[in-house]
Amino acid sequence: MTRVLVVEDDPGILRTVSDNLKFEKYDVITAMDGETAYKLQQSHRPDLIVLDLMLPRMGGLELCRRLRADGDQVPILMMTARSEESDRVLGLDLGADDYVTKPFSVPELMARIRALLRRSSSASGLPVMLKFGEVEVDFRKYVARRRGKPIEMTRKEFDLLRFLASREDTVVTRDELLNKVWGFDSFPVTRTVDNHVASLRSKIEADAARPVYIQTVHGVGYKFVLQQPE
Amino acid sequence: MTRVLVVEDDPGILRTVSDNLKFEKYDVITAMDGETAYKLQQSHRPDLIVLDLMLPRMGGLELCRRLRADGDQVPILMMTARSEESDRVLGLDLGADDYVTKPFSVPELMARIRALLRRSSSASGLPVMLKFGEVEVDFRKYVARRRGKPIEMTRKEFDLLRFLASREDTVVTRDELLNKVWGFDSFPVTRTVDNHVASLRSKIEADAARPVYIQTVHGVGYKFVLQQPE
DNA sequence: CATCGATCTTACATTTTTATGACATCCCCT
DNA sequence: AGGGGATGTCATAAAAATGTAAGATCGATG
Repeated sequence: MTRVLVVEDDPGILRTVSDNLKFEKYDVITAMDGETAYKLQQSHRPDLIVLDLMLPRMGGLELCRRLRADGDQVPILMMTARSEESDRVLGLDLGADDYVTKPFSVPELMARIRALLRRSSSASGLPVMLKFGEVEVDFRKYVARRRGKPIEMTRKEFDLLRFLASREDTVVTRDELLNKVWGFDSFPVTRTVDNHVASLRSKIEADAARPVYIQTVHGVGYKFVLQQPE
Repeated sequence: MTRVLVVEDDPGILRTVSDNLKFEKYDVITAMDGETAYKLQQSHRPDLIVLDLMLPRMGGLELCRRLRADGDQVPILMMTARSEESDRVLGLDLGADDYVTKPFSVPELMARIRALLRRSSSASGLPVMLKFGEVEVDFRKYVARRRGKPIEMTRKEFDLLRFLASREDTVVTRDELLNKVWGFDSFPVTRTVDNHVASLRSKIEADAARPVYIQTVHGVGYKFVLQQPE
């Protein structure tokens, strides 16, 4: 079920939006200030955030900035008043994906939400299948093979590989990996990531000492590369 | 399209500046006095204001003060004559973001405008990508190339280059670099900066002994220059 | 409640990066 | 032109980050 986080301090609008979302069979969670929203985002990992820009505690723009700084790619739909035009522009720069202007029509809001979800699930979502070198991975069946021969991989290794692959070519920090792959409630040491990377490498790389697909970027993190630069 | 408001009472300079901005694909609007500028600001909401300090009707300083009093955060670039140094200082106090001294070079003006827009639009002001000469740097991938050939750069070098580039055309002191690139809690000797600059130069400059992009400003610090003055 | 596999932690080895100081060179001022 | 401070260059020591392996812990399962 698709989960949507609605962040809005006006109880009336909050009610309207969430009722309509529930009617459309979304799983709705709500927050009335930025701090709470940030925590809910970490703990419940919604598929989309509907965000009012004017909020107590932590403003919408700040929340937006913070999520993107974490490397969080969750689609964000801003709700702004007509007078907050400059905030809207700034919001888009800070990584929001779309906006509606208050007062908005409910059908319009729903249409935009559908559009954003469609965009995110296909374009920036996690891969379902992955091929590189002699290795082939199916993330739905949790099956991996090298030259047709099955590779024993653990759940965490699948998740880790999948997330790294979804960010192909860009460096991901250990902290971000802990957030995204491990989740909110368990906080292992960052060195744990290194160990999982090591064991993943031993399974998918031809030579684990000279990794080709999962590269270390010293001082920053790891990155998955498919296409080798000539 | 990025909109720039140019406020200048000298028709010659006004013409020069706006023509160059238009050539760079900015949407340009102009005013020749402070009153008009203030109204245009309200009605057209430009992304940046280029402001001459000496103006009829309402002076540049007064305009500056009034905008900030309105809570307007639009970036303001002042143009001042060399003799108006006290005004320049006052202008920065009143909320202007940067200045150029008349007579100024057009590339310098353009560089500062770019830098200001970048700083105001993206949260951190740090560039995500950089191209100069034969070198291309991607700060998300942590990859640098010269004519397509990878350059091995350390994290500090990436960070240093990135920060210098974010302040394009303006001199940055060693102390500021230590603060911003190294962090406020660790304090190596300022000479350490020189060493990192040197090694960065050896990697990105065609001739490290005659640096073009990272220039030394004797007795002050370093500055990154993208556009070479003709 | 014992067992097994997965996961996490810790410790140690190795690699890479960073900081420092000595010396050479340059620049600006007189 | 000469002197003093600032900067460039280089080698090396120190620190930090990463790789690796072994053991501890957790949790599901029979």
